[in-house]
Amino acid sequence: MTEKEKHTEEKIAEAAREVFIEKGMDGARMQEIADKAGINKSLLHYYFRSKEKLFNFVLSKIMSIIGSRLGVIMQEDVAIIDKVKAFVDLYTDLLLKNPFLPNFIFNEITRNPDGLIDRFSTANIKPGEFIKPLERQLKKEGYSINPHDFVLNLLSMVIFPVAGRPIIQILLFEGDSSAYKKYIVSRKESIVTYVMYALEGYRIKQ
Amino acid sequence: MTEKEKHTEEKIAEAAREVFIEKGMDGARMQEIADKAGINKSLLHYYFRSKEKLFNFVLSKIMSIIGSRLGVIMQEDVAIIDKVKAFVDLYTDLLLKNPFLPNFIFNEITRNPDGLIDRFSTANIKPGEFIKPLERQLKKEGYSINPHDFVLNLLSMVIFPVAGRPIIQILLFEGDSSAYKKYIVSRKESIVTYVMYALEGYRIKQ
DNA sequence: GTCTATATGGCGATAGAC
DNA sequence: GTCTATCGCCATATAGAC
Repeated sequence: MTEKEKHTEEKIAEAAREVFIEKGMDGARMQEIADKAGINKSLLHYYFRSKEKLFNFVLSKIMSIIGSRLGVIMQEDVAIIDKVKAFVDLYTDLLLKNPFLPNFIFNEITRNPDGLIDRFSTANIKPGEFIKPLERQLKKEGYSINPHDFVLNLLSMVIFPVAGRPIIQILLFEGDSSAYKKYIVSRKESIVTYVMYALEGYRIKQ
Repeated sequence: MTEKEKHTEEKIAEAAREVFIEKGMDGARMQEIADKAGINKSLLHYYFRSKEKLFNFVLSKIMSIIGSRLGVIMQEDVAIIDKVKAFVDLYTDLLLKNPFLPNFIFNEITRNPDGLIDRFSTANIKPGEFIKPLERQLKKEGYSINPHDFVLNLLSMVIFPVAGRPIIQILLFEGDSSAYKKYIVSRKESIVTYVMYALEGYRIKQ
């Protein structure tokens, strides 16, 4: 029964995704994944030969989803500040729903960067391909900023405050969870404003 | 011999620091720490009763060092943009020397945030204490920006590009390590410029 | 395909000699 | 304080019945 296979495989993948993201490769336990998927531990090995293979499957899938979303936004034919706005909105929501995600990705990739290039190609992400169109657009709209700076500063301001939630929540909000969340949502606007103001400084005088 | 004790204890702490930062709590092996310290595995347990205690010792010490550096900068009596410059310089260098650091801190704290408040007090960091002076200074210099935004955006832009090195190095520099490093150093200036331009937008018109 | 039972290895921790 | 030897546990992985 291919139907049933598909069902079980998906349940495993979903459970594995949750556990791996929360606990990391080393911290995750096959038993916990099996429990969460409502199946037996040895079935994991039946579907995915080893923990490592299961992990790679999960990580590649996640990166693929994230990458494709980014691609869609960058290719739209709108002003740069509207791309910024779309990006901030989309990723803030994504990160609020998956607070462990950035840490997980960074962590696992940092500790095992060897397979990264393969992962990108598996996930259909072409490094460097989006930077040149961005550079053209910035120039066309009259901003002399280095596109690398532009991209990284934006990514940083969106991702970092969510990735570092526990620290930031205590350091800036005395541990108040709802105050933190409210603030992160408010950043959807304030980041766009901040970027807009910064861009003003880079405007080429005519 | 207290001299010898100190010596061994420090060797252990140093080795543990390196291994924990690189591998994380779960990934680290007591054997590897012992090897790196040039001693026997059971000596680890003689000095620090368990892996967990050793880990806590290491993490608290790291946070203490980082926190105190930040405190010094914030308290200096200079213009806000000069504080930004000092912060960017100091932490860029620190992070280039310890690229695994931010990931390590985020990761371990995210996965076990319970002891964080204790850790801050052990490390002599007083959450929230630096935000009010900063708010006053921003207002005094005529900038109407939310101090939380100001701090977080700065932290983000400094830390994120180093924390996410493997991804960024491939995504933006086609894996070229020296191009990446050169770029990170160049950010010492470009971040300050970016912040300065952004602040201009927040200047209260007189 | 799915289960139970078990093999296999590795790791943290301890005992005990020196 | 430092070592060798070893315990006991737990996690991944496999064998084999159904």
